[in-house]
Amino acid sequence: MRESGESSLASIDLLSGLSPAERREVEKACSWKRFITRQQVIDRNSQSRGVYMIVEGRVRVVNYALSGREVTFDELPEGSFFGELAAIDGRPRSARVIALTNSLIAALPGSKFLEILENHSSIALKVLVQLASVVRASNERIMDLSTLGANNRVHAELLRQTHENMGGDNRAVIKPNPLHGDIASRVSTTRETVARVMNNLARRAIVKRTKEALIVIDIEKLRAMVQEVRGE
Amino acid sequence: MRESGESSLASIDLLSGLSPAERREVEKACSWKRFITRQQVIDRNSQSRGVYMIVEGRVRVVNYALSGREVTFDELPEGSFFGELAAIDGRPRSARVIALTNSLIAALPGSKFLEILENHSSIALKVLVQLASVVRASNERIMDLSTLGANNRVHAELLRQTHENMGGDNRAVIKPNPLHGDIASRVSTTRETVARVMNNLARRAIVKRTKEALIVIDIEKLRAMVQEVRGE
DNA sequence: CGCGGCCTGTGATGACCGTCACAGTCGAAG
DNA sequence: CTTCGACTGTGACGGTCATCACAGGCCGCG
Repeated sequence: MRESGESSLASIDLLSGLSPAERREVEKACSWKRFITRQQVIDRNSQSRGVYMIVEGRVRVVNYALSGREVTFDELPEGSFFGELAAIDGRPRSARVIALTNSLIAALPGSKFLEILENHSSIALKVLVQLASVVRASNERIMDLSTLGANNRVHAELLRQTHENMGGDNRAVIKPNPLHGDIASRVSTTRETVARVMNNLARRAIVKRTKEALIVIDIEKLRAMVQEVRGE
Repeated sequence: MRESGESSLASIDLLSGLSPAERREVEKACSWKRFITRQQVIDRNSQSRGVYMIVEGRVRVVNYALSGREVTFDELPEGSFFGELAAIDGRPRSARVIALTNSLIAALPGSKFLEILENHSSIALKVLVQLASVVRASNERIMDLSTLGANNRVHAELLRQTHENMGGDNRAVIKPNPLHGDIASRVSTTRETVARVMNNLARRAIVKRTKEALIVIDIEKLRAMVQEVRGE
């Protein structure tokens, strides 16, 4: 745990190209805020333009339909940034962002952010790379939603989580145990469907559930289940 | 129709910040290619890195599941560019691009593109704005797929096309008559469903079909049909 | 003119899965 | 140790829509 009250952007990858002096200048330009779990950082449709950097903590990017249905877009770890869309194009916030844990977040005014982009092409490139990766992820998600059924989307999501926690062999440990509701919101289905799929996988000995973690025993078989429908 | 064989990038908005000399340099760096209708410009997963600029014509960005199901991501008009993702992050092409009409396209090598970004922050900003707009569109599409039924997605798509062809009043003309299959591929449903929805709208006097165009008579009613489910 | 290709229209059928309703488990907090 | 809240498990039910199968309409071309 980092010293509370510290206000260093040293851990923000986006700014790693800056000299210490420049970084200190940015640190001063930021307003620093603490958020508690579940607290909202950005509201969808609001008009602010700041770019936020996560010094401590973790956030989730979501959207809600009036039906109440929640759609999770992404989760961002310590060291990352968000809120760049509004800063870049000046349009309203495209999603809601809430803190998943108690967090310390630095807010850089949009104008300052643009100024930095203008003067540091290496940082502009980092933002470009980040946006490119968001676009690629979105495209994959659109393909999943368009071509896979709900159960296969759960499989696909499990595979993704698997990739992040891989050991080279045919198994992976996902820790801590993911909440069914969270998975559901990431792949646009219901908690119940996720529960049924997980049970099915457990019965077929493709995953194993312990109290602390979810273990994917047979990644290959899981992959096969997705591909047989998705193709390619 | 532009003079065939002309090789000017004057109409490419992306490059409008360049001096005439600089633009001429870029023109020389490009390889110029003509494509006929339906011809493929980029193949998904290929390793090229070039950025393409549409001097004449129109292209469609698509992806196919092995099931044969086609998913349309976007259509790009004359003067726009595409292929920037691979140039920026060096990963394989994320989608297939095919010419919708006979087209003249300039291909700028990825390295040259990056060099331009580095030296012209105004152009880098344009690319950022473009990517931001793609991200916003993708988010909207993901929300549609997650919260709307197939028929409502057709309604929503009609509304979008409506916005592009608006007269200030409560009607809009979409010309030429859109193909049902194309709409289906843009909102991830089937040709048959689109046909049923269109008939329904016609019967309810919300749209009118003529031989040359589709006329949306009552935009407000259409909007209401989408919102009653989507909320907000 | 008639043929073939492309597009649209429409019914029948059934799978998938969202929704509702509850029961069961586990852990934390009083 | 009980109570409460958050999470998971599971059955029943029904709506939505993808799929299949075909019937037309329209147009350009031989």
